[in-house]
Amino acid sequence: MFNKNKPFIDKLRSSGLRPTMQRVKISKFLFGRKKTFHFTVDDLNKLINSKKKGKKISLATLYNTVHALKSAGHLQEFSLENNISYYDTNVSSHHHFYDAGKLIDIKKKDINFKKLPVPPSGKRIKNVEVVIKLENVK
Amino acid sequence: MFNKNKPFIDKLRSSGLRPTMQRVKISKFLFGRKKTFHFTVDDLNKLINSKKKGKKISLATLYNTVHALKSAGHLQEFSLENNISYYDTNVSSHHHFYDAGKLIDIKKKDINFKKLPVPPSGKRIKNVEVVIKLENVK
DNA sequence: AGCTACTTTAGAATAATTATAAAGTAGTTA
DNA sequence: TAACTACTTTATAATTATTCTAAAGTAGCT
Repeated sequence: MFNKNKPFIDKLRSSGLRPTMQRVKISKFLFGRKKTFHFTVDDLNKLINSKKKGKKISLATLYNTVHALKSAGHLQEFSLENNISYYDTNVSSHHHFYDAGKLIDIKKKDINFKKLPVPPSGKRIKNVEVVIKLENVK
Repeated sequence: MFNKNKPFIDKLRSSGLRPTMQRVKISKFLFGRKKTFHFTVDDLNKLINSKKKGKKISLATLYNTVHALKSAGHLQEFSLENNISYYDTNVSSHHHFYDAGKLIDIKKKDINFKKLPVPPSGKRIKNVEVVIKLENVK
């Protein structure tokens, strides 16, 4: 019999994470969508626990799971000017537009450098992150 | 008679900020140096209030003053992966290397783009921030 | 069916930051 | 100079995001 949760269970298992009810539900919510998703733990809490019915997932578990998924390489974390952690389900190298607290992905190929600085000696570039802040025209 | 504090008092006055003892002391500390300075409010607190003698500046005042200086355009704020606000005395457009919690300025001219994405309609680019994360070679 | 290590959870703890409100001070005006 | 008023500083409490703790629950063996 076909199980809708199989891909998420597999994803968790292959990362050494036990597929608990909570983790499967969170994974389905995060990864079972077409477009990449940007969120904070607070967003996730509101979205996952908004339904009147059904058991709620505790905030501690949301933090635990998000951290576990990040460590497993399924989420990318970054921080913007408001000192909150944002997570992105798109873990490939890419960049962002940032406007009024919201993020929009920019494909890596849409930004190219003509010139990059040489890192200090003994160091090398781990990654390059570009954030393009937007404002309203006029 | 020559007053060492005059430039800082002028800087504050010209931004509509009363040159109080605390603000002058903080301004002198931040802006009276050759190289640009990167710090957190916690850093500032430790550095400004480390002397055994002399009156200490309260943490609330450090926050107030840093915010006022930021609003006046004398400091640039940004946030990195640890959800703490960092401030930079270099307010001209430029970029950063980030390594082990420390920042190094990159001159604007040392990064050039061959290609930048088109912003969504109704929006325009306010600024572009590049952070190059470093790691140790080998 | 029972064991054991891993998970979840409520709640306490922590850390950075902001808010409150009383005492102090700069700049003005008389 | 004295008095006034709006702006500042400060100790303290409050808030917010996050992490920690330890007890109860569960997955995956055996």
